[in-house]
Amino acid sequence: MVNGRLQQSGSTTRENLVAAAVRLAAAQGTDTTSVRSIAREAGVTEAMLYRHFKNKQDLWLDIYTRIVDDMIEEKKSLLHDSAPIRERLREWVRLTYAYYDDNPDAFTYVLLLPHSFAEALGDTCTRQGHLLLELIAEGQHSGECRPLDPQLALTLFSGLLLSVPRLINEGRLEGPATSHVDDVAAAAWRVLGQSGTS
Amino acid sequence: MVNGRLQQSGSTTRENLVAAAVRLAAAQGTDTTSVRSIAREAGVTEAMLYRHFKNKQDLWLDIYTRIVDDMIEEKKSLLHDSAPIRERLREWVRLTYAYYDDNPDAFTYVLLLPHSFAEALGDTCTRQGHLLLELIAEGQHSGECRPLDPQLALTLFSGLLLSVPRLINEGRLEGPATSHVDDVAAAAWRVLGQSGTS
Amino acid sequence: MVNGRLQQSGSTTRENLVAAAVRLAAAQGTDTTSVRSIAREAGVTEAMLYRHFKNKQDLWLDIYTRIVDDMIEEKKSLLHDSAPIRERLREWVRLTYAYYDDNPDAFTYVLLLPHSFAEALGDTCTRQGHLLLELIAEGQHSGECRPLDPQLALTLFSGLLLSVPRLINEGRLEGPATSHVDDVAAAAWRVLGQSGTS
Amino acid sequence: MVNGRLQQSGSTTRENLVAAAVRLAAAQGTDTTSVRSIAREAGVTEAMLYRHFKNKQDLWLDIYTRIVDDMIEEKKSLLHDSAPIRERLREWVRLTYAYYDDNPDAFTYVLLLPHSFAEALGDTCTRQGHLLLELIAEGQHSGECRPLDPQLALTLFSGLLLSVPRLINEGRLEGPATSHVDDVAAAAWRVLGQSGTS
DNA sequence: CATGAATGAGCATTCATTCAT
DNA sequence: AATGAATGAATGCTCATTCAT
Repeated sequence: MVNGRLQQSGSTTRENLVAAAVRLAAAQGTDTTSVRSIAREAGVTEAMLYRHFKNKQDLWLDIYTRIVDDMIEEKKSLLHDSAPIRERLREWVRLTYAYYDDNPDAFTYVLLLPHSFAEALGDTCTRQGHLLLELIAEGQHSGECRPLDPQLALTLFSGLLLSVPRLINEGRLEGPATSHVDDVAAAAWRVLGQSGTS
Repeated sequence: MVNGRLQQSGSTTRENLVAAAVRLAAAQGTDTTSVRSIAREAGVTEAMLYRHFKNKQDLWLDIYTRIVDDMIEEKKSLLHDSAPIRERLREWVRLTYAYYDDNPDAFTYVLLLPHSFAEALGDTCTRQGHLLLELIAEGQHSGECRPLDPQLALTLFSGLLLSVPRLINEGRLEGPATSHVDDVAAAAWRVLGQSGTS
Repeated sequence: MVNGRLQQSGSTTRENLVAAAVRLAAAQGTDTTSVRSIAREAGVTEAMLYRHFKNKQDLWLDIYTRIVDDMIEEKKSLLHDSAPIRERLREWVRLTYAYYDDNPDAFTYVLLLPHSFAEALGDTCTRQGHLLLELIAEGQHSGECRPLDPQLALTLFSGLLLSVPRLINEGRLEGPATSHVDDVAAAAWRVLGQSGTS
Repeated sequence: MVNGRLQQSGSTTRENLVAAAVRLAAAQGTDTTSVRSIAREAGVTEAMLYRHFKNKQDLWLDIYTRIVDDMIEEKKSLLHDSAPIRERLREWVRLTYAYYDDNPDAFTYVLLLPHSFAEALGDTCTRQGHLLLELIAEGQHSGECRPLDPQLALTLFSGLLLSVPRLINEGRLEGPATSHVDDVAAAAWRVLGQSGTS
């Protein structure tokens, strides 16, 4: 089951707050989203927000972490897998886009928006990158991937990967994102794969 | 000479304000940057900002437009050129990264950050994309480029192109950006170019 | 009991704000009275004013409406009464001046000062006039009043009626206003009443 | 010729400023009229206003005084005149309404609006009242007028007199004001005149 | 667990006024 | 005589956060 952790249980106050915050953050960014508006959107008092979260930043951090956990969950298994890298990268694209299609707001909040609280996040914001980096490194060791600077390879892959959701958000490309998996996976492989392996 | 329009002459109050605003916007986004802080950074009174700009949004719009004008200037000539598309795309990458290396703040402000005043921008924010779209279309007509959906091709190219400055900003890749021109241009060509044309 | 609604019970924050606002408005007008000064006069924070009123104009409108309600309350009964018009007009004068003597600030704010938010008031600002107009019309129908243009009759009566509080405010006539009821009522009747009815 | 002093000469800068200020003051009051808007309306710079007037208040005072001078001019002759008081009061009404019809803004500014700078005006603001007071006193001595408290008589007369322009300004009575001279003069005489003298 | 009142600092913007040129 | 740049204080209003109940 996809995105289990986020679509949790009943509508506890906390869940309502998280859902409201993600919705608003995706729409207008975290900085422009006031505590007041989150509480109102969640249908609770502002004071309740402070019972569940230490402060505004704590709310954003908590949400961020939970979404990243959720996103990474299914991708972990791609790391030590017998399938060829090429297929595993394709699967990475597919899982990513599936998540976007299911939770566009959460995806946007975590992966497409800048975070003013970046340094407070620690390595949470690089966890997905790390995983991907290992995957690419594995491909380079096995000779399946072109021997690029790993950081650069990661960057290029991410650039390709995120460009589709970004454009869908801007209304300039039609969704669902999963309908573009093949194109993006192919492009990514041309960039990362050994030349000749079409 | 590059970026003439932005690095203007004397330090008039207006120039100071623009410089300060770009610096702060690149560092923390426009929404979190207060009029107060811009004025302080520019060494002038808040009221002076309002002599030169109608209001805060007008300031951001004005700056945005000027930077886009400046960025596009040199790229226009790439459109109707006899050189092969592949080389012209490479030149696009080079010019883009050169601009970034010269004006990282302006570049970041315009191309890497989301804009809450997007709709007020009108087509200003798509001008560069339009140019690039035409370039790619030209390549597809001539058979040099792979026949992808043009919007998708544009998206992928932009994704690759911007991922490098993004990572440099995050401190995860070493600059200058121009040192990555070859790698990015090559990757882009593998994605956009006809297969077989290494 | 007179003016019950305005001289309410305990000194809640809202009551303090209303009282302070009326005091200041009567003294210097609404436009020159800042939100800051109202809050200070009421002994609360500015932000509290915004918990109780949507904005500055809403404060003035709310107060205005409440005062008009309060003023009109006792005058309604004068409309369908068996007493001769002449006595009822006299009673109108008496009630008006009694209100002024009890709440000079509220009276001044509502009846003697111009309101920059007049159009937002709608018909609230003509309610008292309407009542009076009906009273005069009744007198004209019964033949007790001289057949003047009703609007003009209303105007003249109001002019006479308000001139006394106006002058007391300017310190050029001694109060209490009620001590002038007889004179003003007599004058008004000479203007409105059938000639011959001394 | 009426209102000679105000409709002066050519359009010197000073005249433009005065005209602009009166127009704006009549429309929105002095407090809400900014120096900036006066200058703009007059087509000059703000600094020019400060060359011609010491400060904002000085501007208002100067204008006020000039208008009052202008208004009083023709009324002076009514004081020591052989005509019966009743006719002279009627003429006072006529002159007043003629002034209003010619210079509604100036009239409104001086006679219908409250002035935050009242105490700085000194006796300027009572000059017209003084004149009128003498006229009434004359009528009382000659036995033509009813022996009311002179201040009260003045007040009632002013109340009647100003109520018409006030209502015209509010759009609730049709102008020109001079068309109401007879009605108002008659009403005033009923209030002030000896009973029996219809 | 939940509310609504309360706070103080900050926001974008405009004010009356001055000064160098 | 006239301009346009400059200022510092004030404006109406919103913020994140706390606290008594």
